[in-house]
Amino acid sequence: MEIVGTSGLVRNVIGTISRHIREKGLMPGDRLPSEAILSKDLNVSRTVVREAFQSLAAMRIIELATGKRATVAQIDHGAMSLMIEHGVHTDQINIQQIYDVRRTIETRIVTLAAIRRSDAEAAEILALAAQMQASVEDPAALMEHDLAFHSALSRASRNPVYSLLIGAFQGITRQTWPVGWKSRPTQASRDLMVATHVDIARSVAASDPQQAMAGMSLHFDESVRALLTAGLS
Amino acid sequence: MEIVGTSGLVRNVIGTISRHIREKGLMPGDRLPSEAILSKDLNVSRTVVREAFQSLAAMRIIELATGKRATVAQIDHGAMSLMIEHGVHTDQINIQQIYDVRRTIETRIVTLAAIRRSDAEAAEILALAAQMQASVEDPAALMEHDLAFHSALSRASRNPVYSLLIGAFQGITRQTWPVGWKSRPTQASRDLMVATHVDIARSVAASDPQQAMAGMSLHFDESVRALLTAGLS
DNA sequence: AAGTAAAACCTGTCCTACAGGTTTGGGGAG
DNA sequence: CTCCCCAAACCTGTAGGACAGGTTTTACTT
Repeated sequence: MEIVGTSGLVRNVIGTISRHIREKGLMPGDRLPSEAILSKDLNVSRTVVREAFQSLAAMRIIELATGKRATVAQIDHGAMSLMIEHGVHTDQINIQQIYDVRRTIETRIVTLAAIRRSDAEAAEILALAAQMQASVEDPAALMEHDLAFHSALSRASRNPVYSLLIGAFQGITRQTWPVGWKSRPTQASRDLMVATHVDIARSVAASDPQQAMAGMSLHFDESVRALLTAGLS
Repeated sequence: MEIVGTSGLVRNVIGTISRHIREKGLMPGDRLPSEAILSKDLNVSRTVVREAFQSLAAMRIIELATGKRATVAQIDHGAMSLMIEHGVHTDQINIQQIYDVRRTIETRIVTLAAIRRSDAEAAEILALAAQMQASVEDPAALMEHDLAFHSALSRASRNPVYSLLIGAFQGITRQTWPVGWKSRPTQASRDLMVATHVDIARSVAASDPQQAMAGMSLHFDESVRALLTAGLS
């Protein structure tokens, strides 16, 4: 397994622990050896083991809690979100690029969701679109429902990698969403944005992948235009 | 710089340092305060600062080196690669799901690459396809050229997020590639696989996005079929 | 056999120490 | 006055000890 970014001993220990998880076939929730035991087995100080543990916890590969032993973690987009935000804040990634990626994967997501969604998921997606309509006057609430809408779609796609990626973009989206909203100043443009979401929800509920994808394309056409209008490079 | 609370110290310090980078507008290469200074300013021990630094380094948000101060890092797929591998090894993600995502983004990448590639990039991509042809008898070399080929395409797309994602899948691809190769036992099937790459390279070099995308679709149709044949769920 | 209290174990945080590696500033040579 | 080199100051990597809580296991009591 490839090792990331720390130096010397800590790097090695991170690798050893990762390998340990893989070779022992540990599953999420399973407990890892204690810091003291690892420190003894690997002939390094507890300091080094702790720094390795913290690194793995930062990547959400393990989970730490006081008094308890470290456990194998479930995948989580938290770390990815931070990484993307860092890329944007340091001008290595711009918002247009994020939107191109989102458009690409979300048109696929909505196609899969229309095919695979359960009835419960269809209901949830419809409900979230309705909530967006209801909160068109409250940008903060609208944004949260918007994010939840796209997140629910990704779950309905039944591919956790899509959920992971959508989650990873959520952090930076939350920071730029208001910009897009401000560039939709008229009631008509705002209603259109919400209506587009309702259309997508209906298409997914109707199990019509074609139309769902078309709706999502429209949504992104409109969003990207809004961002360009706002001058967001 | 503010003083942090009394619980979850490391988490808080990670947040504070991230915020510091953002608010000061630090760019890759810029130096962060020393551990001693941070420890003093935030009223925590150096231990805590170090664990926070290691966490940020694991996510490739900062870079550490002995004797030198920590610096802001360039985005890098190392951490993402580890996270994806972890998801696969713990049965939270399967290979088919990875391939669906790769297909989705790589068909977009190849379209952009055909439009945006520089002449140098076109030459590099053609060269890598040629190298694949030349090493059709040497699986290890072939795999590396294959990975480099897709990586070069992502760079030619001029969207660093695509490069990041392709890089993130590289680790797990490296581990499963041999499975796909074994399920192409005949000379004809192997030649076809390599020929597909050459076709894609030519289409990109010819600035023909349509055909490049078609070629990439074909490539993934064939790859997914190969994996299914091998029984990889 | 079940419940409970103590013991053993474990993590979070702080501190000190020291071996190297790096940056800086000052002094000397030209 | 400028440039180079070296020593001092600074910085990180690793080890080890200490102790306050939180958690799990053990063993005893009922």
